[in-house]
Amino acid sequence: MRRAVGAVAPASLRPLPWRATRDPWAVLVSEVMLQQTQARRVVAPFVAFMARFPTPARCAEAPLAEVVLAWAGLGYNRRAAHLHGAARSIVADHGGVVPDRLDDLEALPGVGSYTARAVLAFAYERDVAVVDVNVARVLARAVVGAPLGTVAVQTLADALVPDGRGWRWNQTLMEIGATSCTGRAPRCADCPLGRCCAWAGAGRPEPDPGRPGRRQSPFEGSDRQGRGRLVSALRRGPVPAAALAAACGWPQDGPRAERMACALVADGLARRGRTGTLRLA
DNA sequence: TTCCTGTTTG
DNA sequence: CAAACAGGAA
Repeated sequence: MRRAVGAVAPASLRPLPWRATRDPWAVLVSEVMLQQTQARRVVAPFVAFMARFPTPARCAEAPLAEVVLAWAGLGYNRRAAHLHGAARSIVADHGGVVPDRLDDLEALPGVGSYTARAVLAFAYERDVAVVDVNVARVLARAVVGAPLGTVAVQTLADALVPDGRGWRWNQTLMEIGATSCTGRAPRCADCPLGRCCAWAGAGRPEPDPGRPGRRQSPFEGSDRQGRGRLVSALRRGPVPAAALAAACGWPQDGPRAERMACALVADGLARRGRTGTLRLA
């Protein structure tokens, strides 16, 4: 079932196994794996996974445990479960064929905008833009010289895909983002874009448009920071009720610390003693 | 918007 | 070693 169209990867692209196939199932599997791990680490598990589950049907008929087993070394086992669910949906709802429409793909568990477009571009060779954070960064630096919102990036990226050469275009953009145009410490000297890049051409002025403007979530003072501190304290031993606020790092905010304690209990991570002392469950 | 989660990195 | 990362889900 696997076709080997274009089995030889173009010279400027690293010869990764998923670049030597247009089998949509193989592409889907590789993209889900690549969501969480760098290409180098994905190669071996990908080859083994495809040998064990060469089609959606073979994956769907296997128990989830087998799929998780084949996922060893990749982490994020929840995504293995999503892929298994996707395989079952492909068999149940699409005759065992990976769908080739954006909305059908996005309806599969674990498949969002990025992965859906990757399947369309890399398996079905459709001229859609595949936008991950790396591509967004390359476009922000090279084309615009300014940060771009999610919608603006997708619109721009779609407009740039050259007719009939979407596969190569998308692969190349992602390759540049992974090798030269990295998030931190971009290696402009080695970049094939050279002086075509708006940002490099302007002398790499600050702020770097490729650096995400919005931090992940302000960690300082967040619930997560307090929760982390509280769990750390609990690892060292039980925390009396009177010490909760200090343990969270909010000595002046007892109610907030109390909410964190309740959250930990609700999550099954901790339990309260008779006097309100909190300890690990 | 926020959370998830193993790996990478500064 | 804490924090950033990265798509997807809730």
